[in-house]
Amino acid sequence: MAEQAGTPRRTPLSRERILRTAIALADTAGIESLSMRNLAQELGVVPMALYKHVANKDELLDAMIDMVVGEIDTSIPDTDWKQAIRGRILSARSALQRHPWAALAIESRNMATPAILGYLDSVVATLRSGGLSADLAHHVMHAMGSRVLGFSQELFDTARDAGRSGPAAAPQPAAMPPEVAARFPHLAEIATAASHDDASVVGSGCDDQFEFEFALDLLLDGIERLQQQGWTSAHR
Amino acid sequence: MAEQAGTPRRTPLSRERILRTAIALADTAGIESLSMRNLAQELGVVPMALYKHVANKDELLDAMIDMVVGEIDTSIPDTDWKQAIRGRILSARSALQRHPWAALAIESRNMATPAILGYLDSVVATLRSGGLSADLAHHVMHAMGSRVLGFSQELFDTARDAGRSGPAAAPQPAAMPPEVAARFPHLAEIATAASHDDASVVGSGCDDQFEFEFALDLLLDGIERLQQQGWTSAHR
DNA sequence: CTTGACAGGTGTACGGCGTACACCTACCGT
DNA sequence: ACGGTAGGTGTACGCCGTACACCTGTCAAG
Repeated sequence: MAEQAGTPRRTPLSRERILRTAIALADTAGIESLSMRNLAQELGVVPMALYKHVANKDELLDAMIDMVVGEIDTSIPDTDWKQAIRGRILSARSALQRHPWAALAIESRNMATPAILGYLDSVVATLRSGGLSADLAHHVMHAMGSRVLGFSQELFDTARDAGRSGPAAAPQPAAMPPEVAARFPHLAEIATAASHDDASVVGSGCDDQFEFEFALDLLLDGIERLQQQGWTSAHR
Repeated sequence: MAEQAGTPRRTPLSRERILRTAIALADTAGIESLSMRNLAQELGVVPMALYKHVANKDELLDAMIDMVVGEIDTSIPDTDWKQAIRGRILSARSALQRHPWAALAIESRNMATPAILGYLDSVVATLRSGGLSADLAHHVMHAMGSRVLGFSQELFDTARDAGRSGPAAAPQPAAMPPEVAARFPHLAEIATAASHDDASVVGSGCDDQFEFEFALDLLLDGIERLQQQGWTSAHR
């Protein structure tokens, strides 16, 4: 229908389309190659055209973040608070894994898009309705830190670089070159420790999902214990 | 001595001097205003001069990170592992607080300067000598994540923006504007919860140091419990 | 049917960035 | 005396974000 050959007239550009293209670009090519010029080209449009729909690059990034945060499943199961929180956080994690650039982007912002605030608020609500005091809930949010948004926060982050065009993006830097292992013997020791009896692990060795849940449960169990023994700020 | 007036000939530039100036600049003006051109000017030198001492900006950043990590006190007290780790991490935290740009810089790097590896290795060594299995030590390192480097990782990060020239850098955004509080009632509730009986807190209300130690102890206590009950990877 | 406002895409230009590359110059060991 | 070399300089390129003036198609009011 319509659309003669003369002027190809792409679908007419809109904030929505810009955001989706930007996210797709960041997902596949890495956040560092998301420039206004790049993005415009992807949309078949001149760079300045974007500014009719977003204020500037920072606002664009904020909007992208909000869209990712919006992917987090916050449907509330009526189990106990611990399971509810656990589920929410694991959902957050999977959203952030679909968009590896998002974690760093969120941290770089001084803070708090409305979507993030809304999500945090819902988490706090769950804690409170689970019987935690406002005080304890406060400390818990700090303790969870960005983990509540699903950040693996690993330091040795395997995902981060993301991108690559091909489907196989090099499985891993492969264990550890021996001269490095020699200089850091204890790291070398534990690097191989966890993969010993587990078949699901292929690369240099650790199951990110397991590690994430290990830490998460460590925190959740500790929190539950505090709650059960009626924690108050009797410290300091 | 020497140094006539004709050519002011600043102290002759060196990798050391570049690094120190770069760190000072990042500390006081913020990492985003550390450019090669800026830094060169600060040193009274033309930008390209820097490249005789550092390979490029990335290498410069890595070296800056290494210098900050080098500030972490790793002297080993012969108390138990838990106290040793605790002390190390709190020292890391104070180093990172002196250089607010460092946390983000470290996370942006795909990973691991030698100094960081060395530090991590020493932490693992302490865990192992405290009797933790290699396996458990591995998971513990993941669970601690970047907290082992003293990251507050707060999400609502009060420090980050850093810089400012004057001594008073605005104490805090002041609690929460009421229309925001209305939209996020649970956040509003806990935002004020923790400051109730504590005089040491002035701003909008939380004692970062306390929160950090709260989370740290939650993790350490949980780990100790696992160790005491002889944890093995009997999960999954 | 004319008109004029306005939303949305365009073109040009500016200042800043990292850094490649050719150069110059002062010093040093032979 | 001299050639090499370490270290500072100058110019230039291609990228970035974006200010600002401009054009063009659409549509409502006269």
